[in-house]
Amino acid sequence: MYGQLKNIEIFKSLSNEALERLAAVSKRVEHQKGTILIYADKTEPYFYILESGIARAYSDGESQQITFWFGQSGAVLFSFNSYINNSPGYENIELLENCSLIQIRLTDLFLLYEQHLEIANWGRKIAEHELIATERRLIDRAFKGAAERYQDFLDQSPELIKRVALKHIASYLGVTQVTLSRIRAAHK
Amino acid sequence: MYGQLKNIEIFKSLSNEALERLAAVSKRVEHQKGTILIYADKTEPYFYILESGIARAYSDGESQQITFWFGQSGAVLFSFNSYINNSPGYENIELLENCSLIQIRLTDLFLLYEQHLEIANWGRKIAEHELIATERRLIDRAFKGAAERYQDFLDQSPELIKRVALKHIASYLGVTQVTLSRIRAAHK
DNA sequence: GACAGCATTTTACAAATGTTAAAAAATGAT
DNA sequence: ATCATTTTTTAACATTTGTAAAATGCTGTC
Repeated sequence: MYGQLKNIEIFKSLSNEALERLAAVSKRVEHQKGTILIYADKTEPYFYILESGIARAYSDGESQQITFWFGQSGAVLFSFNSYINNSPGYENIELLENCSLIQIRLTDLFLLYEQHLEIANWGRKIAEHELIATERRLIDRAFKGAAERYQDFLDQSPELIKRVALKHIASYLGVTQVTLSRIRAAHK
Repeated sequence: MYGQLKNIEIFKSLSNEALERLAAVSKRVEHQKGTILIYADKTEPYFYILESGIARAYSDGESQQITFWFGQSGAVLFSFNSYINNSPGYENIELLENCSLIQIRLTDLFLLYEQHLEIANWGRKIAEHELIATERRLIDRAFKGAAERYQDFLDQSPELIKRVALKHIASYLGVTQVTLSRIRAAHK
């Protein structure tokens, strides 16, 4: 595993020694498009890093399904509530393409956090990185209209537009699919 | 300082030894109501923990000011971008009452993260805690109407309703003050 | 290539929220 | 207490977005 982790962006800041410790508890897994990797109502025992493919996190409402996260190659992928509170959460994670993932058991990861300073700080930075991205989105919702959020999405994630169904992008942007269609129509 | 930190919730999980290391770089400061503790366009060199009083974080837009965070006693208070990326951010933090705060210089805190396993994991948990709260809010925006978000706020932060201007709560909930007034009127 | 099953767009109408301005209520200072 | 200032509510109207349903477009399979 060591040689494989080395090439993944998120591991690049780590020393060889830390990387070896992580490699020892990592396993590569492959799953098909359409797989629900994580279920909202179960405590998920694994932490994943996406090597290839794309995924989305969503919550089920009464009538709709809301996508609130997309992950591409290099993304970390875990159930927030399982990871942080060791309890079931509110997110499902679905693979939108065939995916290759690095899988680490949470109990192994937590043990490393308690043993290894460098890995503990690596884990801290993962949480901080997700935090700032999430806060950024919350603020954008307040300051930017739906059309501008769509344009930003186009600029920042051109890959995703091609590969993800628009209905998922609509809910990610916080509008209905009808509104997104209107925005796209006005755009041309 | 050691004896003072001991009584603050966020420090309670720490060993005496870790607490002493933190106490050695902590300082208590007091500031008056109305003080802007953190400015959006400056890299903020300190990290704070609120001992008493309340504060809000807000961003300035062209015509409005959007409050996106409230902190009460026990809250950690820092500029996300300064803390995480060492660069100016988008948040101002204003004290809404006279406040007593624990102040720690970021350079001191980062040094402890690199030296002390327990403190590094403590920092990780701080980020994770903020992360899950922020994600929760983003999802609530999608699934709940403004009236329900107001009711949740009443239930979860009854203190804040009494002590914070409604215009700030309106923008925190993602509506205009007019809409919040309508919700409150319908409520009775 | 025709068909079935989805995804996307369009249309018409409804509901929610925003905008502006004025009135009422609350707050603070003298 | 009174006055000035600020906050909150109310009103009227405009705009945005949502809902439901039909029309169109796309994809994969036989």
